[in-house]
Amino acid sequence: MTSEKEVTINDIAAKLGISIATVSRALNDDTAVRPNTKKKILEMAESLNYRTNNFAKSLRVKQTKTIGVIIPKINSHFMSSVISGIESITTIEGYGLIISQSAESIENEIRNTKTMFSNRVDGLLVSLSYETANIHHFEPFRKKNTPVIFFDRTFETNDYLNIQIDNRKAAYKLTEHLIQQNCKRIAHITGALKRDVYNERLIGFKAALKDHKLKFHEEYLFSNKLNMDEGAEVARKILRLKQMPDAIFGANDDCTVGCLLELKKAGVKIPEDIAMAGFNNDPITKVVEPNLTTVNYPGFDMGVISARTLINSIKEKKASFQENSIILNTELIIRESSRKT
Amino acid sequence: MTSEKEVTINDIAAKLGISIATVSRALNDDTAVRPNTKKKILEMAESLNYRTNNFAKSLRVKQTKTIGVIIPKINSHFMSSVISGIESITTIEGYGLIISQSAESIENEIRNTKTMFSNRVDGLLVSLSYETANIHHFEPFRKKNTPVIFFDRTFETNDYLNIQIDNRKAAYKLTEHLIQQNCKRIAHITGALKRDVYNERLIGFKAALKDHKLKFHEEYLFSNKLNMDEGAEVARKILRLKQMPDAIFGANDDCTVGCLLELKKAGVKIPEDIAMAGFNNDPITKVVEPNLTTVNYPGFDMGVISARTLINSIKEKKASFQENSIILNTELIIRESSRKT
DNA sequence: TTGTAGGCGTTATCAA
DNA sequence: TTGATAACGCCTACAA
Repeated sequence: MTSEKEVTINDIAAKLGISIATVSRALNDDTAVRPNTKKKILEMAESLNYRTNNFAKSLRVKQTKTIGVIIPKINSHFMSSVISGIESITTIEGYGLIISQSAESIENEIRNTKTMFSNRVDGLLVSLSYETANIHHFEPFRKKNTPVIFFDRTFETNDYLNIQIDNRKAAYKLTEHLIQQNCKRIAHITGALKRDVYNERLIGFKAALKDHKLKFHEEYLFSNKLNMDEGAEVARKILRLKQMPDAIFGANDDCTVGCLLELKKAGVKIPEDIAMAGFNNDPITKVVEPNLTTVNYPGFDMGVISARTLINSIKEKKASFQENSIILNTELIIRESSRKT
Repeated sequence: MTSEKEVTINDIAAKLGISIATVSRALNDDTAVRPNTKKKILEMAESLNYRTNNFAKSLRVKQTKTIGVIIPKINSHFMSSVISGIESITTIEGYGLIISQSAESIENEIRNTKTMFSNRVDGLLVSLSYETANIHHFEPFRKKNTPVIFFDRTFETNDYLNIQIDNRKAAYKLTEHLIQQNCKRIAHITGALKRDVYNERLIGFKAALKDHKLKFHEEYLFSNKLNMDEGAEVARKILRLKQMPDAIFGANDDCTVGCLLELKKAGVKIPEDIAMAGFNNDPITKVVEPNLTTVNYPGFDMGVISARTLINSIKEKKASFQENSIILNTELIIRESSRKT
């Protein structure tokens, strides 16, 4: 079986006995074409089932109408919400989306970056991997004046735009809430400190302790991949401590829930013995018992804003932004896991 | 700031004083070019920071090296696992991915289909929306000999390949398990029956009842969007029944968990009063108390297999498949929510 | 083993 | 308002 012959503007022009130039203009809604002619052309295109060839077009206009997205992994609630938000905008604006996962590895991230570069995406949306320690691999984009935006997992830089939440403030408020519940020995589970998100949360956490004259205990700080299993592992470590903390603030919900379940299994009462709080407001927080106190992180909105900002930048043909970073609002959500009073 | 001049094979050819044909061949690893020449060309390309222009290439070879994916919504655990699986293969094989969401609407699905068509994807991976009642909108692909594969939410057809699980069997086994727990009045929560997945589960459910001489009660069948809120709604309906069921089998985990939590809130004991079971094996099933009995649905594997099969078909340049459908294995996972004995 | 040249489908410049 | 034509960057007969 052979495929159907592809219909081009040449076919339309031939059938109508006019030039391809006019056809092209009509198809692009150029004003300089008589309404009557345009109508005929559009009808013919329709009846011939014509589809514009984006490659020929891209070749000419040097725009690909696609946006690249590089993220650590797609299958977390937060990340898939972001993607969903991004997609909701790109679809409307007529942009395609090329998505790739770094799986938290710098090599993958670099490889993905190269692929995006060869594919000549019009812009790039990136959430950095755990391992990423510098951002040299985005230089080619900057040199070509292609806008790059970091979201969530950002990087301290003046060359690209960062879209994030105020992690420090959110962590501060959350910690303060725990302190107000009379907790004195608060543990923290964190992720890769190379990443601002986690580092800032740690800073906010420490600041709240200090401001309330509480000591930061090194043995109450745990660092891991922030998944459920490692959360359970932290629980086992905590159970072995001579003195257990009376509160735990985990840098994401998955890990915190994993920890919570394991503690419960060992007979620890939440929140009476240990108050707990996570971060993200994943659906899981409303399923676990007790429901988990957390910070609402607006993933979908972040996707929407990232995509919209990037597309604006593409349209204005400049890779630089007025702002250096955009901060989204978060909200502390207090649930039973931390309510002692 | 203006962007750097783009380097092409012409530049390489000029610098080396050879023809672009040779350069092109070297870049494509053609055997008919002297090793020495090839080496020089590759080095020059490297030092010039050359990137092949995929649009010029696509224009010539009529392959885009991109795969389209149309799904209802990305932000469910199952779907993001599938995407993750797809991406893991496409990246290796050098294909880009264009993802779009139908949001369960047929208009969106059709619009997305058209976009994919204009973008001339080399192949299409589709999970149908709730509303989709026919698949005429994929005809253009078939006519152009572009392979289309339906996964999960499939459609009874001979024209395209279906990749799915044996929903009927899985539902049958699950129902049988509930019956073995001595449940006599089993309710079922289902989704859009236009979709094979849900219809087949219902059929399997009914078959198990019949084979065990249990009656199917119309008032024990609930149909909704299968999210948590609607699950809670079902719970409220059930609480109002003169005689409550003694087991509930929900067609997905989200909805079943929503229902379970609401029943618990009303004082219903799970599994003593009502045994419960879901479908998918989302992480949430291991968080809810009691842990939810479910069917393991291998989303990542399904993504991997779908992508691999599609790419093979693309490589063989034929849109037809030997097989009409591929069935993946599932596994019944029994947890406390249904263990009465 | 290498080179010449035509063409893929568009857009854009210039002229009519 | 329309038309002729030259790119855009690449691949691939065909010729050398």
